[in-house]
Amino acid sequence: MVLDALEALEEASEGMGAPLPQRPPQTPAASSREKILEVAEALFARRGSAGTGLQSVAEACGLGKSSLFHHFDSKAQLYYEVIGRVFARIEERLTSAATPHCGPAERLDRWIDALVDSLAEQPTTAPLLLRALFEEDEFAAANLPEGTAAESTLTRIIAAAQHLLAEGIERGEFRQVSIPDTLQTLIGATVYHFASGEFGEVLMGGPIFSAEAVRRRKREIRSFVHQGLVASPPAR
Amino acid sequence: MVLDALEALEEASEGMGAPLPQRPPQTPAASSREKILEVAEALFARRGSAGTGLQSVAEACGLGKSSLFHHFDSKAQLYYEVIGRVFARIEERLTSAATPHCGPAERLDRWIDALVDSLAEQPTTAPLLLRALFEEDEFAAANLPEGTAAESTLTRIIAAAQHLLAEGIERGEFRQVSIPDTLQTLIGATVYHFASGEFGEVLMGGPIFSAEAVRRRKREIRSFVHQGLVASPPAR
DNA sequence: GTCTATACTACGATAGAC
DNA sequence: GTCTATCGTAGTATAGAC
Repeated sequence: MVLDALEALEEASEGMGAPLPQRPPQTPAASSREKILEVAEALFARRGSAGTGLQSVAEACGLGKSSLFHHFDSKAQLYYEVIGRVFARIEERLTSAATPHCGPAERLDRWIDALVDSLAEQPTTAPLLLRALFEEDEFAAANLPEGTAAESTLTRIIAAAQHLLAEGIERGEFRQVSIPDTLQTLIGATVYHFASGEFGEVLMGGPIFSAEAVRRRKREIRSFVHQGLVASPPAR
Repeated sequence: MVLDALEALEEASEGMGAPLPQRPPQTPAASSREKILEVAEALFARRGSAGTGLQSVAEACGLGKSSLFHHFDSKAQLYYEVIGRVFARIEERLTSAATPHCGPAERLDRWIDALVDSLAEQPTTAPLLLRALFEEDEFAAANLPEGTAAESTLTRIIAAAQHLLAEGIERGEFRQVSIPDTLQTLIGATVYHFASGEFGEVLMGGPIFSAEAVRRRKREIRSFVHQGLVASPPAR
């Protein structure tokens, strides 16, 4: 609904109409199983799990509904396999961009860059992550091995970020902020932004996933982390 | 799913078990119509619109499914009426807390406080707002008068915030940030946080909606806006 | 590995009695 | 204003032919 809501706001949005250069998720889908996962990821990201029927998944794959059950036991398993892939992709980016030899402030910059890159890489990532974070479990995650796998990946990601913040505070490079509050703020600044979809594009007055928009987002978050918004910080 | 994911992280969370002092949304529901709206708001916030069946709404009201259609033409209309109420509540808080005589920096502080208050007032507000922002329209909003009403309320809220940021930059009280990026960051820091539900509570190590947690959240966002995270800002 | 056919449940919505 | 009954569709899932 928010589409139209904000279109009233943007009058000077020349760059808006430009089509997003959104390539398919690298490979052209080898096996049927891969194809299903890709299609389901796209649909789950858009409509959510409850809003996506397996029929629509099957149709988008050029398959019959029943064929899905040859590759996945249930909708819940398919869902958690999709989520698990997403979390793994994020973790891979974050760990491969880690720079243990640097100080906390620089490591945080790298962490934000890597997180933004992982969210910007595919437009499905942020919506799926956001949904997984704030939605109630429609299925009980612990009952499926795919669910617990995704959970533990997320746990590692969060724990590493908390550790980074704690170290920065301890060393005096960061202010003495509340670690969980700060983490929530960083998640909001990154995940929400790239999940905001059409609302975000209208608000931004242009594409969210273009290379330029991603660069600007990194820059803005970084400056916000380093200096806040207000120009003259009061005496600390 | 995220419940269990993070329970592995929090060992020192003594305040966690405390039951939230969550009062019902002030009045004890006069008419049936009001009751339906309240119940639907709670369920839509938890499971989303697609994930909530009208049967569950009716059951929670002590009504039969068909009775809902005496008060609302369709599920879509009920949904947008719920959303419209939520948006109106937020706008009311924001406008009644506006202080036109103050400068942009102080007005922004008040705006953040009012937004946080409106999100903390009822735990349903932030999830519903977040869903409305980032989810695709399951129904076309423009086709229903309730949809367009909600849209225009949101448009006014966003436009006012953009104007506030623009004025702050113009007067030199804010740095020369990207207005839409900053707005997205502020939305993420507020709306996402209070929508993060059980994940947020586990991450925070305690309740999100307690008076103390809300105070801390305001303080943290304010300090982030004023000073960022990093202790010694580099020369500007 | 994909298909047709089918089972069963839930969905949104309508009609009409009370 | 609420109910029962019903419609038509779509939901997840299974069985078995090809």
